[in-house]
Amino acid sequence: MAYRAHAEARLKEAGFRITTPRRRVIDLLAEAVGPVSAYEMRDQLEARGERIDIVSVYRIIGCLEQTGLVHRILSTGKVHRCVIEAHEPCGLPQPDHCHHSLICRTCGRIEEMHCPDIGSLLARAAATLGFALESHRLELGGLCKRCAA
Amino acid sequence: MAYRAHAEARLKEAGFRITTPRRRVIDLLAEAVGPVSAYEMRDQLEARGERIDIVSVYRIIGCLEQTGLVHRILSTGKVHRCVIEAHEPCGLPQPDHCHHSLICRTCGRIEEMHCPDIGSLLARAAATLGFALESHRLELGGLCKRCAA
DNA sequence: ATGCTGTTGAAAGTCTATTGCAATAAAGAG
DNA sequence: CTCTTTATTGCAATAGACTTTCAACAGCAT
Ligand SMILES: [Mn+2]
Ligand SMILES: [Mn+2]
Ligand SMILES: [Zn+2]
Ligand SMILES: [Zn+2]
Repeated sequence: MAYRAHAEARLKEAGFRITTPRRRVIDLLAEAVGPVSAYEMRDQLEARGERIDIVSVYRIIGCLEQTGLVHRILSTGKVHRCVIEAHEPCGLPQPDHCHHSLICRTCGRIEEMHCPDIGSLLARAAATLGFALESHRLELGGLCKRCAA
Repeated sequence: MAYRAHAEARLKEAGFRITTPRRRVIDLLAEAVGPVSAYEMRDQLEARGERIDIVSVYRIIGCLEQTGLVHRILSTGKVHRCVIEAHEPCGLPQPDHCHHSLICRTCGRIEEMHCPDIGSLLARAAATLGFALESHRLELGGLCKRCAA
């Protein structure tokens, strides 16, 4: 697993220990197709026979988020449910993180959109109100390629 | 109150009754400087001596949201807390609702940004992935005018 | 191998939001 | 204006997501 090595290196740098539960969560996120909630992570791990407590999942999520290895997005629907997703750097100028999620209203699938232009456009728009932009979170609703057909 | 008249008219159109609790919530939102959470609404109303149950607040929020009179945004911080805000139409082409919130990381104040260009830009960006955009939610973090000085 | 200290798991506790149901009151009819 | 219908409210109980506390455990540096 290339991602696991990468993640472990960054965790070490940040002073975190490499533990079995952390490795399990990391592996799970690396294999996952889309964002996963804390409880989904626990259930999927337990289904594999890898015991983990929900509390630990939350703490590990926090640690991975601190380290910049994952970030959270809001899941489908208006319900306030937190999901997680493996992070791949976006290459924007300064905003520390960029979160561009396309959420299909039919199939519920979530895909990340790569769109560097938006960062600077938003920064300019915010600047006209005297607001110094540092981060942005963007969630788009609509129909995905498959469901639109 | 101009806003109350407007709100009552739209509620009637939608087949809702005009009740005392609804009037109270509407007035509160009209006077509020920024977004307010359900519990904040209840507490502020009770502080005025206007008794209301938290369940009713939630239901009224839902009804106002249906009618298009208010919309919800994610409050300060990563904590999943739901706040509400009076809605002013954004004039974008099609996306049913546009939510552009600037959240100051220091003072916590939230202001809405009016930025029609972003709607079409996002629609084009999403289209390159075959995604048909219908709605967007945008939350910007940084420093507001006063805190940046 | 040993010890220090970060980390885990289990239980209990918060906080937000929802559901069921009886009592209440808004709106239309007469 | 009074009656009748039915949406709406309030209360209590419940659900769901996440946190706190603390004892037991396990990395990892020496
Ligand atoms: Mn990202
Ligand atoms: Mn809006
Ligand atoms: Zn789809
Ligand atoms: Zn500020």
